[in-house]
Amino acid sequence: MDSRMKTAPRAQDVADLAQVSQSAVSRTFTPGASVSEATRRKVLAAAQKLGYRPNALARSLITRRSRIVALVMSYLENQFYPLVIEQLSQKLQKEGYHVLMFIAEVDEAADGVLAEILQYQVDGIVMASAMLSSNVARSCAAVGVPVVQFNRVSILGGLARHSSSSVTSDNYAGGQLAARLLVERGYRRFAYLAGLEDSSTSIERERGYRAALSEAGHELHRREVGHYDFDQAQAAVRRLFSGDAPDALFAANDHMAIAALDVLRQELGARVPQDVAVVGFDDVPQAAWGAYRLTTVRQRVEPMVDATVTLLREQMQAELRPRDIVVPCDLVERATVRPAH
Amino acid sequence: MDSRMKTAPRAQDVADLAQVSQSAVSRTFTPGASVSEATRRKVLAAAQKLGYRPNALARSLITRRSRIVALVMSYLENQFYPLVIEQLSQKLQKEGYHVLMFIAEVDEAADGVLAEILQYQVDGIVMASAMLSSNVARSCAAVGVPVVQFNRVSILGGLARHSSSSVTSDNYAGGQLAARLLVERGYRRFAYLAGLEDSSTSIERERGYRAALSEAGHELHRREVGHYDFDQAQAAVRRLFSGDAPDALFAANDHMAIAALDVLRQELGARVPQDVAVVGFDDVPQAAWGAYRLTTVRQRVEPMVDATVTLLREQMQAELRPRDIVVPCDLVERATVRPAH
DNA sequence: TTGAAAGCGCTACCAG
DNA sequence: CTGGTAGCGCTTTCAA
Repeated sequence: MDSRMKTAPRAQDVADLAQVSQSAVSRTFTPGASVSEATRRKVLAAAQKLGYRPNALARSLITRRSRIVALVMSYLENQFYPLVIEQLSQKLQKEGYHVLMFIAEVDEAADGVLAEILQYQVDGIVMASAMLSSNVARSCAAVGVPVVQFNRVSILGGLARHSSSSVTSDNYAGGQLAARLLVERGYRRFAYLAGLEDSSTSIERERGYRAALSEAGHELHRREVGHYDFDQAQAAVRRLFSGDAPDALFAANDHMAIAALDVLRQELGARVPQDVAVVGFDDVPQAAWGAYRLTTVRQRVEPMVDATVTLLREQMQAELRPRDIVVPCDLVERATVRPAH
Repeated sequence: MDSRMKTAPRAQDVADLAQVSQSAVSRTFTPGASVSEATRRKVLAAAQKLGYRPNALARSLITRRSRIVALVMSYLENQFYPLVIEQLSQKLQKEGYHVLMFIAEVDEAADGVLAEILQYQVDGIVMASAMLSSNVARSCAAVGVPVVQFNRVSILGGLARHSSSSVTSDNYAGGQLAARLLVERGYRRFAYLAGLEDSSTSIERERGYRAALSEAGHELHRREVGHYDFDQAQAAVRRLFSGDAPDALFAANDHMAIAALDVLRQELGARVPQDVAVVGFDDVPQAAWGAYRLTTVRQRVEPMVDATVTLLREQMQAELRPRDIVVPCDLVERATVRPAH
């Protein structure tokens, strides 16, 4: 076994060994190029022998396509996002793309991350992080890099609105589902545990919740903000249930709903769902765990990821205009809301 | 606002505008290169105006360093791995590297993934997946790409052993910790819930567990395999507790320990920790959740990630020899093992 | 310190 | 179908 190795073999090395031109080697590794079967075999044999792999970077330099998609995320503690990483990576891999990960602190300057992303000549960007200033979308549009916002839409109008696509659940309808279920099951004092005040998901879920409540002749009794964080959500729940306590809680995501369940049961001694109901949003795997059995509004990861890949492809290949896709969500009933009758 | 844009500005465009040579532009963006302050300012001003960003791909072509590290993972459902992605990405970003994600199905052919990885001229590879044949480590060594195995060591001897580094917890010691705790607290019929039969983590944890049991004059009462999967772990627990049931269970990770708790409490009506003890491994965030309060052996993600970055750097920059780093783990006592006395 | 020139490994365009 | 040639955007000699 030869353990010395200076540089990886190049197309020219393969060409020399196979007694063909370097162009022939290139064609052999370019799907759809015209090479005779004989040449192709010679090249493949030589390539195999040398352990040749085309240099994707050199290829990208000339094709102007890196086949790299940037994925920008922040807090992975919410299990929803790892599922997204997993599925998105896999689906893009199948289409010959690869995912370059960027973790952005929630409060991090978006522009720094963006600069790094653009240096790598990515073909597209998926933003699943809470960041994204108007600058970001605009900068990307300016260099012609498609952006898909995942699970969030821009809160800006005009410019940013039209420079990037988005994939979201029907958060408004999801909020309505939660409200209607709680009303129907006889709860009367409704609380909302918000995520981040400026996140579109939390805002839309709350709007739908309030609208359906109001349609049924009810109103929001109390609300607090949990910042999509476990500890902060628990603190918010303590505030929510001090004094004039609600009997139904809709949390902006499962992560916070689970945090709430722990406080309600273990600190406040409340019985769920008899004394108080809890509804979450996402349907992460943990929501199904035996100790929680959380009733929740499901976001379907797979169609959302499919939509993301579709939007990316549209804009990377066909240069279609950005658009927004809304994926329906549905109710998963478990054990944190009392059954009918 | 000009919405037309053909190609991103190149160094030559900046040079033209700044009235300097293209070389000067390159030097301005190369840390440590010699440029006069006057030139530097002119270049930066022009670059700013044009929105110029150096093309990382072109740079990599010549420097032969892509500053990309491949991260190979499989099942992200175990919350331990998302934490690794998050921390590793962040730490590498701080050192100017970026993470290219590869999701490998457990049963996927390793060589296909590897080929894709190598095309991107990555500077290093972190393997946190269960895959990795002997071929993989060897292929990487052959092209001079450093490999760090995260949370697993090669089960092979010789060749593969010396062609890649590894970072692991002290799994053997962790298994001992679990056994000693259980023995000390008066449990007597010990069971082990294995992960995958051929995973080094599960094997080492079991070895340590058995060794400490045996030192204390006990032996393993029963064992089953849960394949690190929630449902399979639950099925295994049902088998484990049918017939001559154990009174203490050590699971190869928290994910399975939590699955076990659900079955024990809700299906079998067992009281934990009075009737039966459960100890996990990892200390994922969910282990601390109020409904579980799992006693577990903690793997410290941060030192493990730090060690990974160190090993990567050693081999990428200094071409040092591969080596193995073992990170100590410790016991986190919560509520699934009865207290002393 | 600076600019000119030579390529990094590859694809894409030629003419044959 | 094939081989030669130009050049993607950049870093890095080398002389000046």
